[in-house]
Amino acid sequence: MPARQDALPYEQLIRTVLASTGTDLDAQAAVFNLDHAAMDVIATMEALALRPHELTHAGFVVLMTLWITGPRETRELAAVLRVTKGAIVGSVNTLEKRGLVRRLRSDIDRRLVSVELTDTGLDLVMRVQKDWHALEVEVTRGLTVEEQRTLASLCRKMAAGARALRADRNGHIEPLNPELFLSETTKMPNKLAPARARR
Amino acid sequence: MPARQDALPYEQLIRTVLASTGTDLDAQAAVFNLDHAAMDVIATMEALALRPHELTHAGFVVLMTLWITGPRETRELAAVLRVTKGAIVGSVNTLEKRGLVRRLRSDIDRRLVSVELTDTGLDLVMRVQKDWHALEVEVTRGLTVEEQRTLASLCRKMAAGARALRADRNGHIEPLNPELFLSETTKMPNKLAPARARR
DNA sequence: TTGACATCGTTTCCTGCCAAACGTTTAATA
DNA sequence: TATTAAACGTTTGGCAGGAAACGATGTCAA
Repeated sequence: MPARQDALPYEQLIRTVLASTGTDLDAQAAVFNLDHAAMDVIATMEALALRPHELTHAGFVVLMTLWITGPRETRELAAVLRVTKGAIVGSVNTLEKRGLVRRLRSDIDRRLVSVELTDTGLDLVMRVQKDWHALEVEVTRGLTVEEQRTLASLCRKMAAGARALRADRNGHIEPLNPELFLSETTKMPNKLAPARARR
Repeated sequence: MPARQDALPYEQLIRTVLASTGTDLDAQAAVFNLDHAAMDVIATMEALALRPHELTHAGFVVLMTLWITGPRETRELAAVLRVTKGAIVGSVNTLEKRGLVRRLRSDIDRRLVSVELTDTGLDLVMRVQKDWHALEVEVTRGLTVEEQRTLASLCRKMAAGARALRADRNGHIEPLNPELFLSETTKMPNKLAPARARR
């Protein structure tokens, strides 16, 4: 597999400069290209698939998550999408004004707000996903199926490396495991993380 | 190479839902994981390596570009970093207030503003790059060198796919090829894109 | 039962980014 | 030479995200 032959001039220049600083060029190239490729791909797909529907990427991923997993609470959306609760509130506000999602205050625990798709929202997200997926296919056209699977697998390893790094440096467990919620079919407020004796 | 065995529960749920909609799950997984991995990696590295230096990722990439390529004009920075000129102005303003970069109005073409590192900026970016690179090594620790090279190569293919898609849909050439500038050692204002007969 | 504490969603402030519009400067045309 | 078009950097307005603080609600131990 060719490694450096396909590097663009900018990247080659980086390699030249950093080579004299004791840099691990393979690690550097992995992170650099991962970042740049994601920027390029997402920005392009957002412009071509989402803008015609007057949706931002932030709004789209919220709608997609609600479609895939069903109604979710604010904290769950924040954990799954890896942003803060405040960001979710902003996105949900925008989507709610357009009538795409609906807020539901829990009767069991009145602190909780559940967000769910409206019929309009479900209709929209299914149509937008078709456009989005058409671009997913086009943008990966240069890769064989085997390469696509390899890329996905290596990206998962990188993400796992980042998670391990956070856990290591922060010295504590992730505040909320985003994967935890998604196996739950029904809500169990305040039972997901039973309180323990403190102090 | 395992492809789907390492997918996390959230992704597996996506696959289940989308399988009934005629989705190319390999293309979907490639884009999905590329996006999520980049978010995870960059956010983690930014928090651990940049925040201690009171730098944002946006500011850091500007400093890095100026270090690697030498002084650059606003339009060049925008093209290389794939953001708008306005975004560059904002980042440069912030960096200028801290005395890390300096603006230079061209005498040849007074529309042009060149941005260059100050001594303080050069000193900072070299120190920050060490911290940044240490995390690049750590975050890629889970991959063999061969896997790192494969990942970089596949990411380049994805980025190329995105560029081809933009060129295809927009029906026109990229307004400014970011790679063009980097082989230029000296500035040639207004000679890069000679005007043509109009109307 | 009550008081201390935890957690929820929300709000506010700040920063970064994009898109559009603007004034200035340069280049091309008549 | 005068006019017109194009390209430059900047400004403005709006959206999205992070961090911190808030009130409301739930939990636990004394």
